[in-house]
Amino acid sequence: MMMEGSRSSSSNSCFTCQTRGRTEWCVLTDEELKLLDKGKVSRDYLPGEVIFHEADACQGIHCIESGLVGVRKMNANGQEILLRLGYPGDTLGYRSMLSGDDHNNSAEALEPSEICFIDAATVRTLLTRNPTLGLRFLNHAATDLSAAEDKVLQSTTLPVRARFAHLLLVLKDRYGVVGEDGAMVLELPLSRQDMAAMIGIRPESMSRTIRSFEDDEIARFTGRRVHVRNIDDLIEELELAEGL
Amino acid sequence: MMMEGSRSSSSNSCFTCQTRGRTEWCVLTDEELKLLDKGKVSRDYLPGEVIFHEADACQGIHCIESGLVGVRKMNANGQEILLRLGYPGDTLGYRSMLSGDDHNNSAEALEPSEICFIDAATVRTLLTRNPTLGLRFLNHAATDLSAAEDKVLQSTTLPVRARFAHLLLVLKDRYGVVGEDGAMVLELPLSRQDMAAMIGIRPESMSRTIRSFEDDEIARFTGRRVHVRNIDDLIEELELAEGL
DNA sequence: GCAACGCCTTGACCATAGTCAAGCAAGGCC
DNA sequence: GGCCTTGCTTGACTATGGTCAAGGCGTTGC
Repeated sequence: MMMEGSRSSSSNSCFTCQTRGRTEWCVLTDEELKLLDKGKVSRDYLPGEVIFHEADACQGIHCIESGLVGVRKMNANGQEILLRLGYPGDTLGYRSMLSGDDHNNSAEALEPSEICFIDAATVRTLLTRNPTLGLRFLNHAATDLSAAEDKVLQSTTLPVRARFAHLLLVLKDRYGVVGEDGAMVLELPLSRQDMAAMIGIRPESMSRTIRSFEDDEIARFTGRRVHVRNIDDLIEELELAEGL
Repeated sequence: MMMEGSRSSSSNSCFTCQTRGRTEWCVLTDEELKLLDKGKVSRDYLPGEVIFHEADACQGIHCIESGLVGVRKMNANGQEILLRLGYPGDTLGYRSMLSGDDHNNSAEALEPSEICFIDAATVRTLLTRNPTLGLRFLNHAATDLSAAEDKVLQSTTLPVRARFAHLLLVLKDRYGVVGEDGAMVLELPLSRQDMAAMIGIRPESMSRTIRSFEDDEIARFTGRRVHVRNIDDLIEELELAEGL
């Protein structure tokens, strides 16, 4: 319904792509890169726009050039979790593509994003041409798998406060500014609902958890800005729950 | 009942390995197979024996020839979950091996098992020699990843009864005998504790869940044998929780 | 034989987080 | 301006599942 997008694919080439160094594609030769460049289509997405839906047939993979993407998964009930955030250089949908399944999660732009689509045929050609590419994807999958298994453990063993503390600590690396005294300011790109979905709870519980952090003077939340009095409090919250 | 073990590695060759067709290794050429055969060491494990621990350095990968293996993960608190079961033909520890990390879960024989160890150097050699092997692992990783993400969703959105019903439905494929009338008998290889760990609950809750299934006449549990009155009840239990 | 251990079960209790319902604030639209 | 919608918060209530403590039962070992 919008079409702010449609900057043509010729305007940004894989050769000049800023994020390529961070992607799987960095192992390609010039010739292979030409193939990739020809096969890809770039497109702009506005916040809230969906890149692909769960159960859609997987036609290829997506590569984030700029912006922020949320990878979601929902059950039949309509309950949703936010599995992970996708940043420039990240690849989306490679899992389904590689195992030949339909998409089993959905991707949605959380910020204005520029995303390349590379069709399945091109990916397959490149994979057979350049074996190193497969190993890069293998690495990626291994990392994602490890993260997913951690998440399973966390969500079954840790209480909500600890999971939230952990989330803030993870987001710190990307969005946090830490001061000398251990204080931190976070400028988050996430709504409360999305934070809730990231730790697998409902919005009401998120609200209450935030409030309990404020009551305990661990942090102050104003809009999407978070002031953490002292990072150690978050770490302590985690370790407490882990029984240390 | 023990020390059947220590059959030497020469006695069973990769060439005659019954399970090879089901493994990643089925794509190897004869010459590569010879390499694998020379590099591997086979060993027998008794129930309870640990194949590798979490945080151990990953020296290579393991391949299950026979038996049953549980892949576990625990948090600092000592709480444990059983991530998945490993069957003949399955590969263990490939994730850590491929991303160069230490093991981030542990593997333990649940039944007497025969397991081959293939050292990292051999794996790497084979991976560079035969690119298809990498793609096979990639596929494996993609499958595991999908399963792990499902598990995250389930453990945060489904109540215990539904998770247990789901577990029984999964175990049905391997251990169940289903009759004409929809009744089913399962002969499980798992203790109550392990079933509890598979759905991320404590043993007490497992006990109570079992009892509630018996009270509702969904199933009868005697030791490790389960009689399910009608499979549809399990499916219904699941769908009910998913809001259908 | 008996003691010790591991596994499972049960009871009583409680805390955590989900549900339902209502209300508020901010932004978009006519 | 008024009217929606959407996102967030709050309250009251409930249910689910965790915790703690005790006891049963079967196996193993001395």
